Amino acid sequence: MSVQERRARERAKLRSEILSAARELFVRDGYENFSMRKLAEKIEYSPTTIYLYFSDKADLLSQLCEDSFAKLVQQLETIASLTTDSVDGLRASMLAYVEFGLKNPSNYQAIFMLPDAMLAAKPGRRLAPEGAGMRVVDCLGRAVQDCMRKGKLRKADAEGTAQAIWAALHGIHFVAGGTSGVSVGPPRSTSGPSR
Amino acid sequence: MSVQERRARERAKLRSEILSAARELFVRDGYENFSMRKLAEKIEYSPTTIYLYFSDKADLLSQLCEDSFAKLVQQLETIASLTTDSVDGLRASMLAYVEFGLKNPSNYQAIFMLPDAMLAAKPGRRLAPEGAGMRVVDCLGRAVQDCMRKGKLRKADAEGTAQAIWAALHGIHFVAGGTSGVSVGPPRSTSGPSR
DNA sequence: GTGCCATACTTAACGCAGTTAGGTTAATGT
DNA sequence: ACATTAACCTAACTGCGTTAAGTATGGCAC
Repeated sequence: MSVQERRARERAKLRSEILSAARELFVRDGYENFSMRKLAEKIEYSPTTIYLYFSDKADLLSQLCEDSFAKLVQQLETIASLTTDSVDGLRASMLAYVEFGLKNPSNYQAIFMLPDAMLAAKPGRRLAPEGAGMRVVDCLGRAVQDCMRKGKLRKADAEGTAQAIWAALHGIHFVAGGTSGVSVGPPRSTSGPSR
Repeated sequence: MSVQERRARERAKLRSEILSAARELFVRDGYENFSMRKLAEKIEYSPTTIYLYFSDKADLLSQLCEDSFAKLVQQLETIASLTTDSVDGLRASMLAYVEFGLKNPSNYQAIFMLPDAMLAAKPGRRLAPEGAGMRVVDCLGRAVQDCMRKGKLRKADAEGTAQAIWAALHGIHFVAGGTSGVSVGPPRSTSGPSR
């Protein structure tokens, strides 16, 4: 029995080495300069070895992004647990979201900006919306619900509101990431809380 | 002189044939299934011929998207010229923007969602923000200014507001294009105009 | 210890991609 | 009639994702 366990451990280890090398390459060079062959060279294995651990390129990248997003979810949940004021919590979550996108552009792009078919080449994959991406919206939804419960936000469909916020955040990320003048930062105090 | 003109005309004609064939392929099959060779086969020329008209794949796609966006700009300007009420005009523009994105997903993706490096592989290309994309924001900005002039919108930085709206629209497009429940349509009358 | 078998990994290859170099043809200007 | 030039093509290079088939290795039954 022990030998199987060791083998499984080694297998898992190499798998995660591949993933982390892939992340490094992907983040450094971006999607369009990432290739299985370069990854293979980096990990000093033959290209085909990767296919013993991932069914194809899309699968590998999906795993990568899922992992990345799990981190964001974790951050959001930490924020939620640390914050006392619900509005502050929502604000911090929103900020964390945009900052995450800006600090992990490759991963953000991979999850949210690449055409579906690129990541989910095979039918039924489609990780972004149903996987960790949705968990992010859930986090926002909880923050929104919190605000509504405390009367800080007009009561309405929380999930819809969360999606609207997410939409805005996604847009903000795009604009802020570009060359525009929109800046991302703590709320300026020139105007009181709206709505 | 006339012979040069004829040549130039023919040249321009083939160029636009290439572009329209490319658009067809690109819209039908999406970015990741588009290839210069397939395009060549469709137009019944050798692959290398395309390179006599476009410096590379990124160049070709840039032209394609620039054209597409010119159409959107045109639509937006028509709307602006037809509308009497400035708020209606802004609303119609916003709706037109999102609808354009939904009805031309491949082009929209190409311009706004693909990583920069894919379209602007060579330095100094970067069509999306500085080209037609920016003209779209200008359109929105004019609509916003109109609303502000008429007192329908709190007076503030018009361009900044336009960018914020654009950001939200971009996000809405993304969410609405996915599997979420957010719907795009004329404003529901359950709540009065906000702000 | 010997033979067996699964597992891990590799080499070689296929088909397709973007792109370039060099050659061919045909129309034009002289 | 001849030289030039533009338009276009064939052939090839490099790199890609992926598959098929092979080789070594290390644990196991006898």
